[in-house]
Amino acid sequence: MTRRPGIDEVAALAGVSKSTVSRVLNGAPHVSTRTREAVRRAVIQLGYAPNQAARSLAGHRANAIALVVSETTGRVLADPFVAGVMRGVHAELAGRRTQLVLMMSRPGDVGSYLTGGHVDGALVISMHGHDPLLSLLHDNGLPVVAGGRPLAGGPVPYVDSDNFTGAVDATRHLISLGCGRIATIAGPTDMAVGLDRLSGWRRAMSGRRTDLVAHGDFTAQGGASAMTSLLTREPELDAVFVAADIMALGALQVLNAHGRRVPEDVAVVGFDDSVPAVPPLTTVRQDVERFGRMLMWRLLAEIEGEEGLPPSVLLPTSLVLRTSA
Amino acid sequence: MTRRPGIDEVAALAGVSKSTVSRVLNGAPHVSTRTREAVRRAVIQLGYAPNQAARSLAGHRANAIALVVSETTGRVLADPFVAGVMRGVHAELAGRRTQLVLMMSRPGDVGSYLTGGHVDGALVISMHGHDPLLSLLHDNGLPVVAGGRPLAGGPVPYVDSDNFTGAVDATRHLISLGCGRIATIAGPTDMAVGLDRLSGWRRAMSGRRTDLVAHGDFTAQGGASAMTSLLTREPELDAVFVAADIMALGALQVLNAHGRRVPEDVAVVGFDDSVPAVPPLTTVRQDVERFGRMLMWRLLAEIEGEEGLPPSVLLPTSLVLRTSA
DNA sequence: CTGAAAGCGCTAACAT
DNA sequence: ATGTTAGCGCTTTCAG
Repeated sequence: MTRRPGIDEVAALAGVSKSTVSRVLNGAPHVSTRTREAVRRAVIQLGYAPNQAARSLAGHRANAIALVVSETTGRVLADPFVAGVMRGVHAELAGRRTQLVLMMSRPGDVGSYLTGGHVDGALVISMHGHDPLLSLLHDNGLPVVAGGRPLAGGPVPYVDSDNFTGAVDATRHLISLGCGRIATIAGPTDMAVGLDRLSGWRRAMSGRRTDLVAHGDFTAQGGASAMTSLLTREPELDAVFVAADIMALGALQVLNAHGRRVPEDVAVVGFDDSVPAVPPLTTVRQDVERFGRMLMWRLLAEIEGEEGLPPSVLLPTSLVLRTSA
Repeated sequence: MTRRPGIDEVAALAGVSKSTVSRVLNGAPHVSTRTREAVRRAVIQLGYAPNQAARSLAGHRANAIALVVSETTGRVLADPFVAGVMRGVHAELAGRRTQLVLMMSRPGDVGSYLTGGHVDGALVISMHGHDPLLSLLHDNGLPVVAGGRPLAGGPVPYVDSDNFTGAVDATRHLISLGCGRIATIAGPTDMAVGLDRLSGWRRAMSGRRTDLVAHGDFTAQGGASAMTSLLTREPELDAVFVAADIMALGALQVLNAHGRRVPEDVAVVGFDDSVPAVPPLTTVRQDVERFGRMLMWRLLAEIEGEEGLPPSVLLPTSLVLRTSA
């Protein structure tokens, strides 16, 4: 492999100074079309690719954006969500000379790196509880957007699915089916996504019996335990709104083991549209890829200092009717 | 936010030159304990964090490693695999000042970036077919390790699960159960993981009927189609080895729809241990996190120029007995 | 519209 | 064991 060409070689070949090459590369104005073309040709001919480290150093920009996924989240929250968001985030970045740096944070350790000027902004995905990372970053002036409403509130803009409305729709569907004893397997109480879906269920259930609530941790295992507990408390229940498909899988196993047929004996609605199941799940779909694109779009706008941006964005969900309810 | 301190400030505070600070930071030898301590204190007091761009530029090291996931793979291959591998990769990197840069490659576009000196090495996950990326990187002298055996062969070291043996074990289990008509839903023929699991099935089936093969694309949908085709060709089949749990989910749906009970009428064994199902799947487990750690370990060894490294590593799998077979 | 020159913050010889 | 001196390859004033 031959040494890679530097900007000087390009300049020489194009017969201009390296300043001009730099201008062309960065799309600066005030460059004649002739020179621009000459430089472009030279770049191609030499297969020149600028050195990012040098660019960052000289340009005071990192040309990198961090995607922070809390370590627990990586394990707990349905992986399809994170994977889909990543795809969207990436798609939105396409064409830019910006790297996506992935970080899995144990609480506390990534803060100094991020505020240390190594990235131009950060996307922080679905934090638990009152993680101080968001405010830390924000207070240090780093552009940040949260994926999922931060429980603690605060000034950080966020993108989220409309979990509340999705849950309302799901529950109303159960009601419209004529179900009388509708339970819910909710998510953890330290995540907004868990609380919002529970609130939606409560809203739709107003005027009805709302004590049939069990919490799971967004794992199949958790869904199974919750279902068992629900069945013990109310053997006659005839419907369950499960706040995540992955938990619904566990619930389905338990219902099956207890001889309940789905949907004949118990109707089940999930959330996420992330897993195939037997029977196929009626569920609330969220477009995770779009979620990711929106997230990145919002962050780029933030970084570029656009004015009048909405503090947050709520993405619509839709009910997908299948067999389970 | 106040301007972040540079190495000069640290040097001044510690009463030494910046070279010495650099030495301490990089763990170079020939530094007295006294100075080392003084520098450490100064670093902490100032909250100093070195500028990566400058380090890379001066040190001719990128301090970054790329994790390349082909775009199709991101969508098609069971996400739990990629997510788990990422966790492992990350865990192995913990403590190093090295960033993980995530890239989703459309065939062809990441090559120049990677060979352009922006990363010190690359991990390339589960390529389809004869993707030229691996050899491109390798030929350019970039340390590379493949996650999953590259179909095309070649000199690039790789880490993989022992898919062949896993499939043999799974199939032998089916045979030991007394099943007589054992089919398989294999993976795509353009991925080693698909071929290896199929070979394992064939090996275990030697002397038996081996025409009951249908291919799926590692999606539930694909598994469902394959199962349908199998059932049409041989309504009497009494066992299926499915080369991926996610496809098994689809197969289960179809078996269910056709009135076949699992495991009473048809025994099913999956691969990956990645999804909860009804009934719970007997499956071949691979430790994906370990896979990721091994991958990164191997790449770091490669980068550091260690001698006598094995060209490839095969990680063991284990059969997990549950209800489906 | 273009060129010259001065760094960006660090590492790595080379001295001492 | 530590300090001095050059750059690393760009971007960016500032001239022209």
